[in-house]
Amino acid sequence: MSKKKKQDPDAPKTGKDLARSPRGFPDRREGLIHAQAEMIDRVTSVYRRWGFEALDTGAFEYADALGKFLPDDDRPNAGVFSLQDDDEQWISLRYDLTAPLARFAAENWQTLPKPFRRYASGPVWRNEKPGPGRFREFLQCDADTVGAPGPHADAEMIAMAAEAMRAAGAGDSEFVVRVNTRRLLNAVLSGVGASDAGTHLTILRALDKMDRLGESGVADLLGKGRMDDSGDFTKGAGLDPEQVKRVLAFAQAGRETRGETLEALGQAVGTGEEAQAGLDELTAIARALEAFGCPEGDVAFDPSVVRGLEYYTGPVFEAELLRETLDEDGNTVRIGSVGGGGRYDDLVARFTGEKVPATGFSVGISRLATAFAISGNIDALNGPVVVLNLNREDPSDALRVATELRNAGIRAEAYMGGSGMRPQMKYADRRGAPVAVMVGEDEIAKGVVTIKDLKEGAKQAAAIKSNAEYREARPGQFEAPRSEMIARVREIVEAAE
RNA sequence: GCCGCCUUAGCUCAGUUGGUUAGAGCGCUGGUUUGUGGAACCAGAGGUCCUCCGUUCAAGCCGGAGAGGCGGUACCA
Repeated sequence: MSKKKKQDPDAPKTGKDLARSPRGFPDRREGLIHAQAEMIDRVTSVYRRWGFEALDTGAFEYADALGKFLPDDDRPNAGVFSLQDDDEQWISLRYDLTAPLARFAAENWQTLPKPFRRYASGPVWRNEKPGPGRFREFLQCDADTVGAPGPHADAEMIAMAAEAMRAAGAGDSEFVVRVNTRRLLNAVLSGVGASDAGTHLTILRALDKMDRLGESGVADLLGKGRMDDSGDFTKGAGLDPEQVKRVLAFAQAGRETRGETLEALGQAVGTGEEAQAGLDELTAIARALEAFGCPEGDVAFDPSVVRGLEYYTGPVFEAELLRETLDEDGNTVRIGSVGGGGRYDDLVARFTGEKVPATGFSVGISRLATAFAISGNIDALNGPVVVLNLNREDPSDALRVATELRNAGIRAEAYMGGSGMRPQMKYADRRGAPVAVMVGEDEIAKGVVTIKDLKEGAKQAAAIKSNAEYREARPGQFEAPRSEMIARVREIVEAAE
């Protein structure tokens, strides 16, 4: 057979293609996949227990259904991934699960039970610069209630968010759900006499950075502006020192307990109509959280929480992982917010014209899983039992043994490579196999199998000093009659789990 | 998007004033032993020195442009 190269005019002219994935689209392997699936499972079971029903929508939506991005200019892919369908209409990959829900609710409003309560999980896509724990394709797990106007519906989301965080694996004082309301933020904005929308945005964005930049950084952003470490300058809101002080006093009104924070906020925010509405809203949420039995430590009122700027209309909340995460070099990695939500009363109205109050919460599964992976909280999984193939002319014995194990419900494979015994043991080791099973001529003649407990073997090997001795010792290894193989292997596999 | 730093083997890095065939350690693959995972011994594979253009008799090294990576910042519906 002669190797004939196909002439492909589109192929690169020289050598190999680069084996690489686009940034922000990481490969996910066994450990992470399993951890994420488990996390989704736990979070959705919380949502189900609170009475939410499942809904899946497709990856693509019409671009205009997703909101303000109408990709009619030169950059149709700013923020979202968009492409033109056969019929020339622009479609976009969903960037969250809320906008598709709003579309679905509007489309099916007549027939839905109202309020409509659904959960959803799946990948979403954002065309942004990735960072640690930040991807261009990532998993979210949401719950929303559409058609519920009262603050107790928001409180339900908040309490459920805390429960979801716990279910996902965050323990006591390893996370906090921070809660605020847009009404108080609006009250502060009008309190300092900021009138134009641009200044509003700048002030809100500055507040949002409270936890990261601290008081002085935020003060700079509220005033003249701030110079960052790289020498880049961010223009400030241009407030005078007195106004800056007022805004900061509000932003720092957070206290130990929700009750104390409410009091401090009452002082900081003044007596306007909007301020009172905001305080009433938080007070109602506090009362409902009480009724839900939500632990004081899980949920805090924090006036510096802002969240995204467009569609939230009332309470906003954010789940933050407090546990310190260190990367392999020992540097602190800032994962930040791992979930968020709020009230969005105008989102469905975009389709129906009718105002439909809605509130929801989203857990960032990818981010949470990244945080857990970085801090070493994802356990290595056990691999399959590996049956070594010791007879290269005829692998039948190995195949038969593997089949026997599988039929007994044990995850097992026969070695399929072409290498000798040593590489086969290395393979079993690398697969994380709890057990290697050997059936060679000797064993067949004696009617036995040799079983090696790889975890036990590794343990014993640690005490062995010389290579020769190691080879002699065959740690963790024993013979068993063929008839007892399944029982003995199962014993070890179960102990390893 | 803006600012800064970086780019030689899978990884961590050497590479002299520009001068034969670009190296090491670790890792990987295998063999020694068609029967043993590590830290023994032996061997092997693996490089468009990020790319292109320029300077030069000669470029991993010098100049320019671009790409990619990392960090910060902005944005995050």
